[in-house]
Amino acid sequence: MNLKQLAAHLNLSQTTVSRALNGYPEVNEQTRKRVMEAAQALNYAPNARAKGLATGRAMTIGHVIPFSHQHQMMNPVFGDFIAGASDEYVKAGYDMTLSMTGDRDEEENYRRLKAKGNVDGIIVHGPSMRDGRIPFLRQLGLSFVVHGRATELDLPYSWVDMNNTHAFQRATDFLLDLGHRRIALINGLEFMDFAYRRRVGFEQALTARGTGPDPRYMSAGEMTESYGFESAARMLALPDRPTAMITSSVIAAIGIRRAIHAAGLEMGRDISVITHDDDLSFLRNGPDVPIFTATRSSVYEAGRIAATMLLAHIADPDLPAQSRLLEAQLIIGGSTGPVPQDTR
Amino acid sequence: MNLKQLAAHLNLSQTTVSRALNGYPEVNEQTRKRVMEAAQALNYAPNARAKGLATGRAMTIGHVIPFSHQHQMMNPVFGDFIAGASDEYVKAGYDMTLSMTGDRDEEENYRRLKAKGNVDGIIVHGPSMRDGRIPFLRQLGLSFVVHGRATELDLPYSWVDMNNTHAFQRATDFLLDLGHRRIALINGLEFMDFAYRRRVGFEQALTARGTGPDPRYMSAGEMTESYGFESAARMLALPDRPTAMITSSVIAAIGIRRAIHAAGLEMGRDISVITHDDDLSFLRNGPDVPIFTATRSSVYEAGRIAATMLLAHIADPDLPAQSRLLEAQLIIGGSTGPVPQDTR
DNA sequence: GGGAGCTTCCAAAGCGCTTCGATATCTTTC
DNA sequence: GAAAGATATCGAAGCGCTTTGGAAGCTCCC
Repeated sequence: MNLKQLAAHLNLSQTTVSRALNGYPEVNEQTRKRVMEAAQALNYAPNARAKGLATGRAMTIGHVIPFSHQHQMMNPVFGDFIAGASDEYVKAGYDMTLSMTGDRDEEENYRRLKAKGNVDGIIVHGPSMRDGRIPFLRQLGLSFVVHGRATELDLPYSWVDMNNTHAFQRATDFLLDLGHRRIALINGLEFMDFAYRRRVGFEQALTARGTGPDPRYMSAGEMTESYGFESAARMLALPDRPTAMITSSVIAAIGIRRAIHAAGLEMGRDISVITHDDDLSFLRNGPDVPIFTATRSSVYEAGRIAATMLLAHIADPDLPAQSRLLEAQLIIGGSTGPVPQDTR
Repeated sequence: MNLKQLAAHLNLSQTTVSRALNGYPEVNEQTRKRVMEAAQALNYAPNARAKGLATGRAMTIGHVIPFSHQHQMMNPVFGDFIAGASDEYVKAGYDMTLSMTGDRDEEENYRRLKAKGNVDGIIVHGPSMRDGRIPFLRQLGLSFVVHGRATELDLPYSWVDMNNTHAFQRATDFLLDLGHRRIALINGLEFMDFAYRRRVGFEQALTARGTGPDPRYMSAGEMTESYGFESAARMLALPDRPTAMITSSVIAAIGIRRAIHAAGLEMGRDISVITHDDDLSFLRNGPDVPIFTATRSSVYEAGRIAATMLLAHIADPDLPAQSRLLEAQLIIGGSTGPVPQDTR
């Protein structure tokens, strides 16, 4: 069923039917109603490609997600982000396409995406500190919003990010207030912007109290359970082991918890742990009482905000770059406590 | 840059340029080369919408993923599945679109997808035992492949699934061989086909040894960490607590591990645990030595297979329904051991 | 009663591509 | 050397939609 057939069926011209369906004013309300009903009954939906060709708008948003084939690693945050974004797309009548991109030929990927014309805008995931995609996309003239930021770039562009620095500063301060002095940071890969910023927040808090960060208590790696375990195990084996640890994801925190148990210690009593919690749907930090004390910021929500921002930019390309900095909550769970007396 | 401009630039007709680019034989190799180079240099890529309109093929595959807004739950398996599928799509020049669908208006969603014509086929995720989508899609005449199966449906359709029944049967047998008799099943929601089949495998193994399944040792729910924790904690509090537990996901297994520790017991010694492991990239079951004894089947691989199958179906719609049953490996990790003497 | 001003509808062009059918040029064959 | 075949190219139609620029039919008012 296409427009032509529908029009013939209704004894109307394609023009009128099209206008009726798209809400143009110059069509009699009664005919519009008739058209709408017929469309419904005959199960008509305009062909998206034809529509796109005619209007020049694809009505779809692209998500380009970096998938390292080297590490075969898919960021678990991604699913929830997309779920949030999707909610907004659906409301606005947009579709969503995904493309995984290897570490190579990133730019080519974006260029083709634009040339093929099947997206009106894209969301950039997982920016590094000096992410080459951002200047490239600006120059390409494709609307985009970054989930995260690129610290070293001084260009206007739109982004949605959580305040990583502040969150980790607060987390560190919280531990310092509890009397901890030997605080470890088990961070993500630090060429990733979010991880870099978290380290900065961590270091600032320590420095402000006259405690320099100790490299033995710091590690950076891909946020897996075993990474958390190994980093923590190594640090716990030190003669002056840390009394508290901060980490970047719940998954790593779970590994840390395992290492703490394996060392015969108890989390929250012997060793305090704070994690960042992206509030992932399949990895809730406890049902009501949180397991881990955490800095929490919903990545689902970030997805919604980024989508809304991008749609606004597409609607009005002259809009100046927007940004939104989300503050993480510091929620207290069972994984933190005062520094144990004997190790003070 | 469009075809017309490119053709003008080359002093050729659109026809010839189009044919050169699409590998038709009736064009001089020298001109083809010239065209290819110009396209490369001028950064030309055919407009996907126009191409789709002309050919009637969208060159994109749709993934419809059920997102329960009620539970706000996104299946973590999804990311890796898609990464696998995407690998195949890229090779074949296909794009991928995602649509999340609420619990309502599923059918409407598929119908529109078809009517709008922006997919050539779809992958159906998370089938329930009597999934209404399957007969509906068949009748709709849209190519599709199901990730999983619908036990109660007796229709030909294409699917890729792992042998859930057999995997859980083997896992149960393995525990029985170790002397365990009180074995618990901490399963997913059992209207989901995979969970139902796993229960069947579990029960079959028990029955074969003359041990009927005990409802006190069985639970079904959404596979979260806290669900694993609570189910396990409840069972461990029983006067005759289970000596072993089988569960459907690593995330739940982590919760079970926590419950075991909380009860002052040790996993692998006091309580054995086997989990199913989807081999998710961000949730590896230990780097080399697996933490959990597990039935393992890569969902990334399932994605690749499903994609290949769907592409074959699209290429030749007359192909009969295909299917592929993947056997899970049973890998031995540190979470299982012989039944403790005192509880035998 | 006849333009002015609305309202309501339509014909046709155009979006960027593929592809059918035709044409022009060059070889081959008897 | 003309017919036949092979090779390389082109013109134009058509995919299903939107949208511009009318046009037809009304009402209205002097």
